[in-house]
Amino acid sequence: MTEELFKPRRARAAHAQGKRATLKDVADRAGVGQITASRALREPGKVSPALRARVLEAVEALGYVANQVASGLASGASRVVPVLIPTLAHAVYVPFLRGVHDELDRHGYEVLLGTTDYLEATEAKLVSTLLGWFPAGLLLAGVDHAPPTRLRLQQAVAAGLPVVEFMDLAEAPLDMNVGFSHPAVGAAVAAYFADRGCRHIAYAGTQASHDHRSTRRLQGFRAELAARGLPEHYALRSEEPFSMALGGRLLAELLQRHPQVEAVFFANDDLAAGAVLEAQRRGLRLPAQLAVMGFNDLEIAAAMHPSISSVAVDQYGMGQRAAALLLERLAGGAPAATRLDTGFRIVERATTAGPGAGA
Amino acid sequence: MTEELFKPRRARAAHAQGKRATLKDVADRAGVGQITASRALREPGKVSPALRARVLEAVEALGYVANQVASGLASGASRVVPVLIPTLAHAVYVPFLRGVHDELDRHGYEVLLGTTDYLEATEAKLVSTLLGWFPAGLLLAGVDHAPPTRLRLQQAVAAGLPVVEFMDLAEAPLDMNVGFSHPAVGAAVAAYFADRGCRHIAYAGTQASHDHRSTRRLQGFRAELAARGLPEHYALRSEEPFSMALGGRLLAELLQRHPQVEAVFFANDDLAAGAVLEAQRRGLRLPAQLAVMGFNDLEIAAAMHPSISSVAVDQYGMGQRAAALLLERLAGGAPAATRLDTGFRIVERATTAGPGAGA
DNA sequence: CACCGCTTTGGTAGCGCTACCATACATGCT
DNA sequence: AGCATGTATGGTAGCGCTACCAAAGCGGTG
Repeated sequence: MTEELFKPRRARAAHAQGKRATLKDVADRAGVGQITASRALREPGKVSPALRARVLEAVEALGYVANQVASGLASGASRVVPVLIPTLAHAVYVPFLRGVHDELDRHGYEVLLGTTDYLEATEAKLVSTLLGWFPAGLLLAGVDHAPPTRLRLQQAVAAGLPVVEFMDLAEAPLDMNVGFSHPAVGAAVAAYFADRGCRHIAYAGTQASHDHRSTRRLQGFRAELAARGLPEHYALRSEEPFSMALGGRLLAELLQRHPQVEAVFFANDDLAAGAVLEAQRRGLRLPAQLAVMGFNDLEIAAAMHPSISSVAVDQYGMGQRAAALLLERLAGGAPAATRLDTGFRIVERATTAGPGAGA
Repeated sequence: MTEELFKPRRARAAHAQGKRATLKDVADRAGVGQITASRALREPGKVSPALRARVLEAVEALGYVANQVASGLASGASRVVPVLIPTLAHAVYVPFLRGVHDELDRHGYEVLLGTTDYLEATEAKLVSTLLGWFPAGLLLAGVDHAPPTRLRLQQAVAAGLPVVEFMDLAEAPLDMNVGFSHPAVGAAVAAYFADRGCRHIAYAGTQASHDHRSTRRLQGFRAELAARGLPEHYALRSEEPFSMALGGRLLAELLQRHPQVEAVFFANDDLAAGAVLEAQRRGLRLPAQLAVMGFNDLEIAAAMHPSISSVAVDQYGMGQRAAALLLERLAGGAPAATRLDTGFRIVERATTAGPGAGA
């Protein structure tokens, strides 16, 4: 009659885990308690060498792989870190992701990838779902979040979840923050052009209503021009997503509206590259008649002919630092800094070379 | 004395989940059984509209978010799909990842990112760990796996885990397979050059011992040359990872060893771009004196001056299809095909334009 | 009006692991 | 020797959810 008690009550979801060895199997084979087997794997120092060896032998023999899900449920913590970036369609976020991944991987954490498409609603949904994974931490692109999302994140932070916002600097970060100042970039580029004698300096970008960082660059840009008494109304922003072709169209429209424009700061290198091609079609001499600056310093900026000046940002390093900050917090210590400015650098190339916008 | 029984026995890991509402809270508030609440969320059709509404109201009011970990443990299945690619350092794998992510995201699955760095040992470790997450499926770059890894994967497949190998075609895939034939690419490029009158046709690549796909392209390349009675020994493969600079060095070495070389097929566009710059430094006319073909058709191939011919592969589509195949299987139906050839296309540009390797 | 089969709802056990506590034993001290 | 102290090991409960089964409700049928 005890037979009844021993027969498995249900067939598992017949998944990959079908017949996998459990920790109990390992413990039985090694002739130790289950908890000792668990310790031998997680805290080797607390188990005598003899037992530890037996456990490891059993693990090897049975091909045991820890069930992360059960572990996560029991401990209320996992080794998964979701990373939310706007999109994979743009090369910019990839080095960042790589930096994060390299650093987390080295420490045994997994990266769960999420893309928001610059939409707050998508971000909100992702944050909800991903919090359901008991993540070890959370990495979020940008510092702008819908109020309900922000509230939920604040609660999570208060409960001890390490969160790093990156790509931008916030006045009041949710928790930790690694990035650079977009207004400062805009101001620096405006100053760069102005210092070279340009007077009619324009900004061209995309996804006006969603890309808050581009908006902030434009703000810094305008403020600097205004401070110098230069016209600051040459700005054109499309709602379309970026592409090289769009860069050409933006330049065409800009020149039609404001033929006097001498220099343009594009929201990214793809746009700038498209604009350079359009300028060449129109027979404009670069930078003599038109100076062009991109943003992000992608490979294409250096590869184009003429090569395109751009603003370089250390995306990979930013990713590494963001992950490192998170790891420090997880390791228990308060991190050295909770707000890191990774800066930027104007890379001067052919499309802006020389004083006076060329010539 | 029953007091004892009710006091919580331990403080949870004080993590993000600290005070989060559980399914039981939702059920209590809605005045239904816990299981009914669960069903209302997962199988709405099986619950009466009235109760469903009450449950949803409670979810809303409490800000309930399902605990994915507990759900995964109880059901033996999760909505996570690990994707293993060689590296994020190369732009090639990103569109693939994007295709996968877009498709899976649309269906409510999460992507867990892993990179192998072309190392079988790393792949083995990742496969082990990731299997511990009760993944819904598995996406693996390449069809070459270390024997123990292969064995473990076969067991998982036998147990019902859907696995898709991509980027390459296998004689005997583990399960499903989406990719294109690398030998066919090599042969097609060899034929392309030969048809244009080249006789001394070389191959240049990197990471000789790790990049099996590059090796197979070389094999197809050589076979085609041999079949045409052309010399097939002009091959140079470095162990270094690819970079533009390395492309230049490879070309220099190749020309030193075999000055008669007229055409080179590079293992990727970055190498080709570096080689083009080196050729320009040497004053070689492209393609008259040297024809160059890249691989992957990255943006840089079109942006360079002269523009570089390349072999285009629909990485994004490959990712989408790989994910779609996996989803079909998960949906229960046997997928239409388990082996999909996504093909390739030679994109002719300035570095190979015209007959006779230029004229 | 009793009976059947269907749908809707709930109880319960357990997924595999880890936190907490208890126990056994070795060590060093008075 | 007798006791406190520390170290190594094990038992047990429970993490939050879902699979299985049982029971209740309900309308239709002969």
